[in-house]
Amino acid sequence: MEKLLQNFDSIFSIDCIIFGLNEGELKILLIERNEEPYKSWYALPGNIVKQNESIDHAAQRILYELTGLKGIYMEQFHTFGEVNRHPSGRVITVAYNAMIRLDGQKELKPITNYASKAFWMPVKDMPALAFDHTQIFNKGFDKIRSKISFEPIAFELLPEKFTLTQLQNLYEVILNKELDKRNFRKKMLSYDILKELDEKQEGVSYRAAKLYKFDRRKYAKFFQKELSFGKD
Amino acid sequence: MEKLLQNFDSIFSIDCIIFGLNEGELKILLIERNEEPYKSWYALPGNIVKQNESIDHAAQRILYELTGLKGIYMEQFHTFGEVNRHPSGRVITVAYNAMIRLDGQKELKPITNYASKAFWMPVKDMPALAFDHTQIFNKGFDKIRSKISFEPIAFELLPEKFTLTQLQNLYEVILNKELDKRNFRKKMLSYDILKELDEKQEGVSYRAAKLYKFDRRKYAKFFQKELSFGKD
DNA sequence: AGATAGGGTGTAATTGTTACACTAAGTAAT
DNA sequence: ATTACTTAGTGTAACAATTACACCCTATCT
Repeated sequence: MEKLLQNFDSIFSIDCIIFGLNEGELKILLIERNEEPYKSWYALPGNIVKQNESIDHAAQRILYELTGLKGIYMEQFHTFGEVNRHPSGRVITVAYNAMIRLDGQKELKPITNYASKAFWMPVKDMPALAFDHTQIFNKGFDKIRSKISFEPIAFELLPEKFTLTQLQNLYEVILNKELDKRNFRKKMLSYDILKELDEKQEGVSYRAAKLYKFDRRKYAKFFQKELSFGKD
Repeated sequence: MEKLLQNFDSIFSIDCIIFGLNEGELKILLIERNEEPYKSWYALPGNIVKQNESIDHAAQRILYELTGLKGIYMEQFHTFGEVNRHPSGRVITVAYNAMIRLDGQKELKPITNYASKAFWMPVKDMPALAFDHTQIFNKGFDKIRSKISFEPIAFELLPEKFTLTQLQNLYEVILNKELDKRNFRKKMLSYDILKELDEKQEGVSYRAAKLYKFDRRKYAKFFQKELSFGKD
């Protein structure tokens, strides 16, 4: 290890972009920082990776400590390693993202006091963020947007039972464009990953829509999307 | 910075997966290590990121120092952060990949003596590699394979002027399946990113094929491939 | 009973994908 | 010069996917 020690002068961190959907509005999870630098600025939940934990594990721990959310499956999407991205020293950060369901009204409560609070911020109102977090967010949003175009991951954001209109609205919010109702339904249903339920919406003051569930068993085929030139 | 210092106990490295094509065979660039651990094992070109360089810059420098190759555009594809991936300590590595053209017979010559040599290894003969490099390679190969299915990046590997058959063979090697000649040509040409040249192959003992060039100006549209549901 | 608001449905035109087989052109050997 | 050899180069019909587009249905509220 001696040879390596001379380079012990940079730190690793994790930053998390967590998407949630609330009343049809796409939001992301932010914290308010309670420490310098950027004290009292808004930032992505993020912190330093410990020596004896994998980065995937660190992502889980850090998200939990800053927001109280546990067991969220996140995926690494990019590592940011510019020299001056952190004002106090060299910090390379691995960015993770995830989409989560906001059903049981998960409470947000920082466990450490590194954050003074954690809260959902509508994506369309994103304020300036600490460090280079705006840039990280933009890249993460791009990734989600292109991912949703190839894999139907949007279900992660919806409640367990949802209507096709809710699903379509979600696609429209993420892709930022209007979709044709009939074509959307035709295509979604053709994927054969939705289970139609014997239930309808309740509590709406108009004709209630059918509810659907995402069927995980039928999901596998979406991982073989490739250009092909005939003859599989 | 004081607060951060307590976590100064992990190192960053870069590992590079460089694909090249030689006589129709897909190869990757390996080094033979000249230092412990794993002395005299084969490994991906990789080393430690310095304090004052960005990771993108580090990737360039490290590739140059270990192989003599300069100015190769590489793209980060994944960061590996398991605790025990390196036997001498905590090393998190950012993996980059690239496809390069092996025309002018670029010479491979390590600049540092951290590597005793650098050489091209056919992908189909990959030996066991040092550290977790086999795993890194596999992930990198998967990425390239899926990327080539959406974006016509394969040109990077071919000489400037190439025939459609060479291009098809390359696709077949990477995707590991046979493609239909007529459909392949129809589709490739429909992308309208190839410029047909007034030249033919030379030195072949059969009918010479037309040569084509990749037209970078027409390449942009490949970056808007998304599912859509009608009405753009 | 009527107004309101969103739910739900089909089709025709167009485009893209697939499967499939022969002739053309150049080289090499005799 | 003829022949054999090797790869280049081409079209079409069946099928699947995508697109554009508009009206009636149903529940609730007044």
